Amino acid sequence: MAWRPSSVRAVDRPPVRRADQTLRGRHAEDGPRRASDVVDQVVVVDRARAPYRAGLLALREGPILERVVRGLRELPDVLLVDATGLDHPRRAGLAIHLGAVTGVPSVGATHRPLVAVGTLPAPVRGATSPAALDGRIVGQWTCTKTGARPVLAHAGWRTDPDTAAALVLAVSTLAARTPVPLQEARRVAREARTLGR
DNA sequence: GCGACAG
DNA sequence: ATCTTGTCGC
Repeated sequence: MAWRPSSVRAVDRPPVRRADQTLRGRHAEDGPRRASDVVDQVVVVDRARAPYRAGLLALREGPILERVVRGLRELPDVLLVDATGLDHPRRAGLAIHLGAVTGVPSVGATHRPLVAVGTLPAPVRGATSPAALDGRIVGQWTCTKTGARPVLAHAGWRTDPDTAAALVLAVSTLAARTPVPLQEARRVAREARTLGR
């Protein structure tokens, strides 16, 4: 899904018919635009080529996600990925791969680190604390909702830990811990899977 | 050898 | 991710 600091949209959800399809939401007509509204949407239906293995997530989901990004009418300013960035054995998490391949800056957001280490900040919305790897800060634990466990915002392609934390916080609401774009992407993907059965 | 190990 | 279990709030 493509999100911009200012745009609006009601999203259409085309029916899924068979595997290996690229589906997209209809683009919105002009109208009042507000922050965090969906301006475009793409769903790629296909089967994963590789099994899940920690450290090799890009091998499993990278190719499909790349097709999703390339399916957008125009490239977004930044990609928010449910994956790590520099927090990886080879400093090459899926968020780094997707950004590098598409040329779009990226930020990662996960429940826990892959190899980085850091102490959790207080559970107060906006609070952050660094997660490091080899003495280098690769992400920021970020509390998006008071009382909830912080989310790890990862530096991705051409972004740094602070930018990652700022983005994750900016696209989160007082009501949910998970950043809105990821909630929405999951909802749409889950619906596509259901309709496909 | 066994558990860990983004999703 | 998905599943199961436990806890909290409406």
